[in-house]
Amino acid sequence: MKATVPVTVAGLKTACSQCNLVELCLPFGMSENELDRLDELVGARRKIKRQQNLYRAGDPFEAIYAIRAGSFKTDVLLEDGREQVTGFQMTGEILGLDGISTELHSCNAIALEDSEVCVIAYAKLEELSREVEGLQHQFHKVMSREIVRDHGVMMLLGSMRAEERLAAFLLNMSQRFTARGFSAAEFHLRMTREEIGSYLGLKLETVSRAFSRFQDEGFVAVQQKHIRILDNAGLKRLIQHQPCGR
Amino acid sequence: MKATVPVTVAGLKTACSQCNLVELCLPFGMSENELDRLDELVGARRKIKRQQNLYRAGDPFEAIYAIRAGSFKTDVLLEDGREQVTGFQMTGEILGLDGISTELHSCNAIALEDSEVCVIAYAKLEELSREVEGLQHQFHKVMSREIVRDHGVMMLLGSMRAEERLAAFLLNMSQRFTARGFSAAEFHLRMTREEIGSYLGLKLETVSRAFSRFQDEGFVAVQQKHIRILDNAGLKRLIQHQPCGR
DNA sequence: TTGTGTGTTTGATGTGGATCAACGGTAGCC
DNA sequence: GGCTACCGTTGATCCACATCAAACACACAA
Repeated sequence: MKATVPVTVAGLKTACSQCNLVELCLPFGMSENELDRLDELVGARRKIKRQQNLYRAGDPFEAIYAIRAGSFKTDVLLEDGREQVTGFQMTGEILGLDGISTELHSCNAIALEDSEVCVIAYAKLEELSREVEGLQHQFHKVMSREIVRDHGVMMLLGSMRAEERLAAFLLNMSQRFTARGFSAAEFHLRMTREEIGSYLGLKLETVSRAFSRFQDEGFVAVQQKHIRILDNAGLKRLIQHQPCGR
Repeated sequence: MKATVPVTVAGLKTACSQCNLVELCLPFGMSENELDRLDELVGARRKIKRQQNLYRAGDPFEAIYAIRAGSFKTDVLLEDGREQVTGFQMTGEILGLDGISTELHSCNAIALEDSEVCVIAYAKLEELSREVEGLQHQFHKVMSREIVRDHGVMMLLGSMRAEERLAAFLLNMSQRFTARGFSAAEFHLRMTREEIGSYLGLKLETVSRAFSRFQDEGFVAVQQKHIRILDNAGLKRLIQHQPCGR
């Protein structure tokens, strides 16, 4: 079927209740009892090597995926080859929600590094969330959060200038690394300048120049993919009070 | 509380089962029996005058809304006043999904004309969708469809040129009017050039010029807000094979 | 009717970011 | 450990769209 690494039928029956990602993932806020029921839901794990697809646009939709390790990008391709990266996903985040509407995936999900996901059969998820109120509620929140995030990206793309977009991107990454217990000030980007550019509606040269400019201004120290934020407040200031572009 | 027209406690107990918008709205694809149960869900209708808010960013989230008549825009505001229109909604479409994630609305919903919505209490919706499988499934599809739509807008904003964006916008409007039984070729836009521009990440002058250019090329006949599409295929061609901008 | 305000069109000019090009760094791979 | 893609940086130039400006169309109210 697919040239990806086969499913690992995880022997561990305690998928979620023992996972250290609970407070970032679908089970967030659920009670002990509810959590136990969740374990029946997560059937298997799947490893995805760097650059491989978790799913492709057009694939039949059967499951959503919780990222257990690693990170991904999602993108949409136009017939003429243009790529729009629609998001970067980190541990605990959910992939595949786009597939529910037509029962076909509408975008590609590609691993940015060797990664692992928990496979959540969608039919089972609907079934269980009819019984487990906390699961239903959390699942709805996850979908809604994705919609709100998308609106933020529209704001970026439609109303912000190149440097504002990159500043917003860096602050967002920093905040998500923090939530995962990593340093807010120092992190490693897994995506290329081109992928950042595609996400932000910019060319890679523009991204690179903006990084250089931030470095000159003392906002960040950049060494390839390694980022150190030196002036968080300065970046925040950049986003507002700009004379604006379009 | 709010300076909007008060809730009309609709005497009609048959909200959805008799509504002619079923196949465009939340109840789509539900069985007769399921539909009857839906009627308990839609408690009231609310009229919103042109330019008034259905809800504002920051308002507590209690309900989602199905548009019964009229149309809306949703937007996000930056502190410095910049506006990003995140969508235009027509009859049968659902508003308010952004509020589920934080229990506060994250955008503004404003009527583009005098409109009416069905108020769907969210707590009741969750309750009922635990019992009515078809409702649960449809609701998830509606949310997922919104996510897919948002990805399409990102594609527009991030990867397409001004004229491609407007062409895609017009084709999208045409298709949605068709689904509502109106002419695919001739329709009336309820939003201003500035609102279209904000949605498409363009200035109103650029939108106006693109309209003029489309008219010169014979793709459409434009008279203010009244649009007649003369060459659907031509517009479609515009979207692909473009040398591209950014 | 005329006035007033809001929305639209069109022209002239400016500029942010794209494009083209060349070089430098680094990491994956034999 | 050295070769070779790929990735990132920087400079020069270009162009699509923004900005500024002015006139025009239409809606509504007095």
